[in-house]
Amino acid sequence: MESGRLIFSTAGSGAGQMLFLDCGAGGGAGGGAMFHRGARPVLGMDEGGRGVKRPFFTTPDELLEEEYYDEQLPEKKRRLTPEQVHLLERSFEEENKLEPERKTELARKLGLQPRQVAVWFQSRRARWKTKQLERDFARLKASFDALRADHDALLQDNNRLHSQVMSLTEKLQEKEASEGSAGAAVDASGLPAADVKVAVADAEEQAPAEAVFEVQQVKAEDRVSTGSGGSAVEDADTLLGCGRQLAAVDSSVESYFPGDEYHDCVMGPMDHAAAGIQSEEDDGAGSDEGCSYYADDAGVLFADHNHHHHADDDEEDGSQISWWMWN
DNA sequence: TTGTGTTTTATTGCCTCC
DNA sequence: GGAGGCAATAAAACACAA
Repeated sequence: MESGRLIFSTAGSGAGQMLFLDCGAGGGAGGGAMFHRGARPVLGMDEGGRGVKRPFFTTPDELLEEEYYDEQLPEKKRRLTPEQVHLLERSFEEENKLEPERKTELARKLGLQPRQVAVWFQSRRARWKTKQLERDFARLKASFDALRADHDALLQDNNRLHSQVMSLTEKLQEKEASEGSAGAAVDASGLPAADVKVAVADAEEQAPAEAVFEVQQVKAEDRVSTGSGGSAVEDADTLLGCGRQLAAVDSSVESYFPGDEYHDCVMGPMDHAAAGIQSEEDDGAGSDEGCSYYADDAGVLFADHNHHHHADDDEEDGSQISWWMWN
């Protein structure tokens, strides 16, 4: 299709700028009139399509040579040469934002329009962001998986302790039934029951729940295995203590994983193709069903949920990853 | 060769900052 | 209000399998 083509010369910043209005094919946002915000060039295209490389505009002067355009009428967008991309990449590594001076300088070096350099940086930032999001997702998923494994182990432990309590309770009841209420108020350790209670109370104050539970568990086991008599009151106290500790374990577990709520956050494999994710390397936002996350300017990732917050400094690339568990 | 998926370049509209 | 950034989108260029 023959395109009606208007060529404007503008007095834009930096290099002399040409503006093409390709009024022919295409439409919508991407195709058709290829100009934007003032000066916007459309570059010469290699007619042969892939493989045939033609040099870009090398100097601003060339841009203004009418012969140049007669020779290679710009119609479509064309890719940058590997050399141009290489230089742009190096520049991007130094700083991913583009100040006007640097843009002009790069454009001059590469024989591109400053706008092209800006566009390239923009899309490069987008790719970097996508890649970073992928990495953040992978780290979050790893953290989540590890935490879930911990949770499962805790639950197993919890179940095991429950079984022990049940078993001990049964044995205690049997014992009480056989001995009646004549048992002496002396613990298996040989200490008076009152002393044992004080010791357990002290331990509760000072020791972690699991340690306290172990003390109580050992005492209960001692009593059963040695067959020494303890009063029903003491045993009940001890079991009560066990129960409290179990409750504590329960509640701590629940505070991490209330029911199955964490399943709201679907952290399965991401369909990158469907999500339009490309393979590259930020600062971005993303969301999943029921679990959205986003990053602030410092690269800290947030989950949009009620959360426990943990922050990990990532020494590998310096980015900081934070993750949450849902309450 | 052709159909299809991916990547790259470019446009548009909106937003923020100065 | 202008400049610049970003998300969404279009379309060309490219890659690759059938």
